[in-house]
Amino acid sequence: MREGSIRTTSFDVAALAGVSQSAVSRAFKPGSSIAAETREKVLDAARKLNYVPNSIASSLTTHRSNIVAIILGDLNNPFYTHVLQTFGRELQALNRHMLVFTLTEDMHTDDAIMQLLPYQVDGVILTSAQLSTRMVGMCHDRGIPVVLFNRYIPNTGAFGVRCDNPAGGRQIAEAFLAAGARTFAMITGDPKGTTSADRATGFVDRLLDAGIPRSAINSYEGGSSYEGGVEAAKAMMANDATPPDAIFGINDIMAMGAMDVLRIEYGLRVPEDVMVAGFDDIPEGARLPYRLTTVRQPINRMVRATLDLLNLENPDSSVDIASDLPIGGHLVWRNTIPPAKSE
Amino acid sequence: MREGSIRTTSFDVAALAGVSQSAVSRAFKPGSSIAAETREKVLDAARKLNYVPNSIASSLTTHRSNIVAIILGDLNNPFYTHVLQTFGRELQALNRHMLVFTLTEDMHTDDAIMQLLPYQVDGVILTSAQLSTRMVGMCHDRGIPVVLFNRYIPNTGAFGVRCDNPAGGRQIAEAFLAAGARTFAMITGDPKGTTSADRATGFVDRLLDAGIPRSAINSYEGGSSYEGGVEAAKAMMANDATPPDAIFGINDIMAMGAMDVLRIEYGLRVPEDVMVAGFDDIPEGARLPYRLTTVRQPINRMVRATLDLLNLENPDSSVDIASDLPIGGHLVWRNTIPPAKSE
DNA sequence: CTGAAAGCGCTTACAG
DNA sequence: CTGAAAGCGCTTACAG
Repeated sequence: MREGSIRTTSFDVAALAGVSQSAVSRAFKPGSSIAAETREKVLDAARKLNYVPNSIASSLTTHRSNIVAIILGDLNNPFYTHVLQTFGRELQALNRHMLVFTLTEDMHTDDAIMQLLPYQVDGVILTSAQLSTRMVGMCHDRGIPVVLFNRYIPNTGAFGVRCDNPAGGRQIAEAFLAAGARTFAMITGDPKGTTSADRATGFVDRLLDAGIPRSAINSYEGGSSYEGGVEAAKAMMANDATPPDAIFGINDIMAMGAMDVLRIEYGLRVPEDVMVAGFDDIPEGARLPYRLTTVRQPINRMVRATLDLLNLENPDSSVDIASDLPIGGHLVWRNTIPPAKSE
Repeated sequence: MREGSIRTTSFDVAALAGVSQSAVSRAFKPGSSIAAETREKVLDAARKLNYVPNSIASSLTTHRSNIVAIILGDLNNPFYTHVLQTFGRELQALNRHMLVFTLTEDMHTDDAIMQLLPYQVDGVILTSAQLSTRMVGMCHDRGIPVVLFNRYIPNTGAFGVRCDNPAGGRQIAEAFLAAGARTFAMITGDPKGTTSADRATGFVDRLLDAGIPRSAINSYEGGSSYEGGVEAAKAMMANDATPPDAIFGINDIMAMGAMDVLRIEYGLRVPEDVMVAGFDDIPEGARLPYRLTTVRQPINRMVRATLDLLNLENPDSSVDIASDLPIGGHLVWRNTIPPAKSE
């Protein structure tokens, strides 16, 4: 049985401090016109009463909640755990808070948006695909900016922050070619998203440019998870007993899954028997058993670009469109591609 | 430049539907006394206007936000990613939302609580330690239940949901003993929390009971992370060139870090040269390279117990204290401890 | 700089 | 079942 807690309001504080309720409100708002002395009196009284302003009430008048919604599609990929952590830190610094939605089988992006609309959030960050134009409209009508993270959806009118995925794919292709690879496999991620497709396109285009025949490039779906990477590698080996020279995991976690099966179940050595590369540069891929060569996604810059586009501080001003441009990633050389062959 | 979005309120819907504003409010509240026909009219009008009730406004009157705060101490341990995912799913089912705080260097639990107090959350879930009694008081005064997850703090008056950690530690000790181990190392986690200490205590007690001398049990701090596990294993090897018979990682992620160094840098085989066990049963520990023997934390049951103690549905009723009892975990046999020796 | 008062968008007794 | 009205706890012109 919880006792009926008596709520302390700004009126109680005003009474104790001997000022008006307006003064209490002003005391808690930085930059408002109030005498330093009055503010002190109020703050003292508030301290004595353990008073904390009710942001629900203030949101109602200001139409700002200081809450940003973040919709997470896939926590099975540690990349997004790092993303969440980074957003948490940066939002913290801006004095904003995160309302987090983790998508499940029966809840899609649109449902999540419908659920967050009532909360009058100041913005929404989307790390999952499949957003409908209608939902972008719902947000837009309410003045809620939405920005996609690590993806974009053409013609939705929502910003899409991402790194230069095609360029990254090309860099991996070049590294493989330089190391002498001539046959290839790709393990692809979410077929509905732009990210996997863009990386694959860059990769394949560069290979074709180098004169590699299309028939020397196979592709397997890995569903963006470790387990998917495992299954894709098995499918690949079932398909053809001799592995390709090089495997491009469209993200690190799938590359890691593939490496594990290839080494443990098929006794293959990386990179001696088969080269591997990933994409993202998650810390997990840098660990001892993997030392994965990959393309680093500039998470910090991507997060900051996202926040810029959300334009939290000054919602009525226009936004710097340049933040919507792809950000360059760069190749991180580790041990899963041998150094270039000088022939 | 975002256009000044015109807010649609219940009054607009009422006007269109030709009913009172109260009727609109009732139409959206399940179980309220309203004619089915009236509700339909309202819902139709709402649909036409893309109206969604403003929960900020309703929270102000009802004093319920339907938001639960969850404070995450350590996303470097994947266990907590899984915990977050589980809470997300269960809270979803209860139509509640999560305000997530990720703790950083310069933000501690108490700061996070101070930040969430203004939001009138319906409850707070804490997966980090170091909560002050004063903060529990602040929450209590406001009628906000707080429950600790995977830890407890004696005498704070906050519930602490956890699995039976001492029993888990004992089970690991028994498995090691049965497999013939006679010298031991522990890699411990957060020294300020109860969880690591409880597991260690159960482990050591069981060993001592079996006549193992205290001098045969060494302990290394691993800071609850993969990297910490790596460092602890290195420290162990530096300390004594011959490894112990068995290593107990107080959690899986540290055990995984230790396994990786031991095998890759020291060429040791697991379990032939050194046995290893963890605690938590994170999916990552079940992967091919590890196949880690561990104690499963019953996350689903722990999450449900937490939600029970939060008592979201009926905040004025009393809570089932039994949910505060430790929940049994069980040993998951995999490949890092050989089967019992029959001598 | 300060206070009285209207208003933010709902919910919920109250009366009918 | 329905509507008019007070109230939730703030913010912010407005007047002084």
